[in-house]
Amino acid sequence: MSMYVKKCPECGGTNLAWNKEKGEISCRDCGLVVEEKMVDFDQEWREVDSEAAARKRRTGAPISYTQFDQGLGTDVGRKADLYQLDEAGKNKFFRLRKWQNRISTAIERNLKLALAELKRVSSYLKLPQSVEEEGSRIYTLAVRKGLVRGRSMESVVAGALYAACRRHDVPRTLDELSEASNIEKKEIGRTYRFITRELGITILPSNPSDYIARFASTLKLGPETQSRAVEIIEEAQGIELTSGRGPTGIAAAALYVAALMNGEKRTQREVADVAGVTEVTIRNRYKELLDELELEKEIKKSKKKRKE
DNA sequence: AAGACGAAAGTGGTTGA
DNA sequence: TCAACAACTTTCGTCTT
Repeated sequence: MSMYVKKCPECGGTNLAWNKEKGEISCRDCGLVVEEKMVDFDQEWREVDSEAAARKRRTGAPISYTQFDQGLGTDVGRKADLYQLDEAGKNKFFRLRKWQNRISTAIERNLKLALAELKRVSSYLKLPQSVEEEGSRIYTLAVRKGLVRGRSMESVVAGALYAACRRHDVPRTLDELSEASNIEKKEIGRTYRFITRELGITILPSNPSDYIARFASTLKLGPETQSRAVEIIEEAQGIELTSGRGPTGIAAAALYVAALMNGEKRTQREVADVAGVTEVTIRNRYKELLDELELEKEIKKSKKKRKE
């Protein structure tokens, strides 16, 4: 595709692997996901920063962003109206045409604005081109079907992007979308469900493994831990430990266990923050994993190993 | 002192009558 | 349409390292 990286920014190696399914480029030398690595640098401070901000926000007055008003501003509309008035006036034909023009230009204008917003959010999240295009497509369909009425343009954009991510197996959490678009998580979920239902887009529940590379990379966990985590998830799926559970929680727990076993321990809180779940959820999944899979021995083994 | 653990109560979404 | 239900969160006290 159009975007691809030649050198790994981490180790400078050129041994890069392009995983089409996941839309990721990973480096075979250092094991890190190159594209995601770049995301991390951006996101790391942003997430910390915005999480702190989000916490403040919960107790204080919401910070208002001018963007909202900009999106709904009407000053652009006048020009078009004036132009139309000059030439109209004479007969009904022109009136009709004017009316029609207005609608189509309204849609066009909305699209232009919305797609710009979509692009902004998408680049903030460093999403692959293919996902951005899919998002645009979904949004365009939604506008044509008049699904934006009664909803803010931004929330539909966020919903469309969220759906696009899921379809391409490059899932982002609702929290991440929420942070990038300044739309409430609830709202995004709502519009996401609404537009996918209305447009008849079917989306399979996302696979926990799809989150591993990204989470692991922002936690700076090595490739062995990553693949161990994926193995754990697969084992868990084999005995139906995963159905009905939130995929991010499972991914987080698997990663937590894998890190323990590889002597790269991270606290539950660290993992929880990255995955956008609580420690409690990690504990619950973690406990289930320990109960059903035979992981205790391995953990103890690696503990012993560490002491030496 | 920080992390891990688990109980209890609350939230929002899904499901089935 | 509403009530029961499961998953997850929040909060908080206690145990462990």
